[in-house]
Amino acid sequence: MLGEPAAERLRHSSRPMTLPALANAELALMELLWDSERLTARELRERLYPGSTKTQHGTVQRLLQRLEDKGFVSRDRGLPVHLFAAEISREEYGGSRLEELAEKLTGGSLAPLITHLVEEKKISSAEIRRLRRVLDQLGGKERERT
Amino acid sequence: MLGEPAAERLRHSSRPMTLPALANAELALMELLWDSERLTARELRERLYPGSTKTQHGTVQRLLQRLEDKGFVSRDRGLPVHLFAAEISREEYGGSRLEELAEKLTGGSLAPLITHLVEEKKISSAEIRRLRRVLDQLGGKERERT
DNA sequence: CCGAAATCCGACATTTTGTCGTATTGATGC
DNA sequence: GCATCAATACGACAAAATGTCGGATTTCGG
Repeated sequence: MLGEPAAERLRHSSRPMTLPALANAELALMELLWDSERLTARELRERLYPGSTKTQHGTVQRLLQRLEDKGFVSRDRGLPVHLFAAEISREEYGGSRLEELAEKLTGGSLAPLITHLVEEKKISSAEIRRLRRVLDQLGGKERERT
Repeated sequence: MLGEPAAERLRHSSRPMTLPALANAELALMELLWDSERLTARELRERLYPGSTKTQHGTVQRLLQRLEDKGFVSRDRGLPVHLFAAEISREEYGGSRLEELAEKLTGGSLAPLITHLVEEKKISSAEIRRLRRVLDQLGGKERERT
């Protein structure tokens, strides 16, 4: 009944468009796929619902379908029993999440957040070394001036 | 009707317990508070809903109350018109989000995700330099061996 | 005591998730 | 060809989280 609800205007969306966030059950499925390369719905069900009755077959199928719609999972329809595989890697997903976070909060830069974590000692020195190594090896090609 | 739904078992929760994720409208409020130090509900309403009618006053109050419950906002009840201020800083919130992400996805380390972003050129060289500087200055106290 | 403006808070509409259950499809053995 | 069994497709629903209203209540200045 008026112009533009607040939630909308806030949607920092657009641009390269990052991957959508996944909910718990969806992430649980992805976790399994990330570990196993490719699995059948049955295998997924057994891992996801240990003492499973047949009813959760549908649940798993549903989740898989939604993940497929979102582009996170691909299925091989070659056989009657489909084989599912992760289409988006753990790093792609996490990286995307990282980008969106930086985008929304700090103008796209992770530096302010990392700085905070280091200052608050939320990052171990081992992790700091690991990060520095990553930056040196991969991003260090261009000379640092000054 | 059976043991443990999947969504539950998946909850990687626990440990230091990070801050909860905020939704769009809530984040919009925080954004304003992060920029202005302290504001009245009226000021917030005017900024959040430009051509606002009186009805959204309630909306803003509601959002503020929920944020207060979550510990993100504090209110000064001294005056009849309360003054609201962010209790959690932008960096705290973002850092927490970062931690939870790493926790859930990569055993607590951001390195794999940063690596991916660098490899995919999702991080500019300027940002890389910025990050390296952050790590060198703050976390570089201990000698790197080898 | 009145009126204006704020706060408090129940209620709803929507959206997103997680879960079921049923209908349909397909291959297989006989 | 057909019964059978498992898998897939998908509508439906309950629950939870969000965003938004509105009205009841409180408070302050006259």
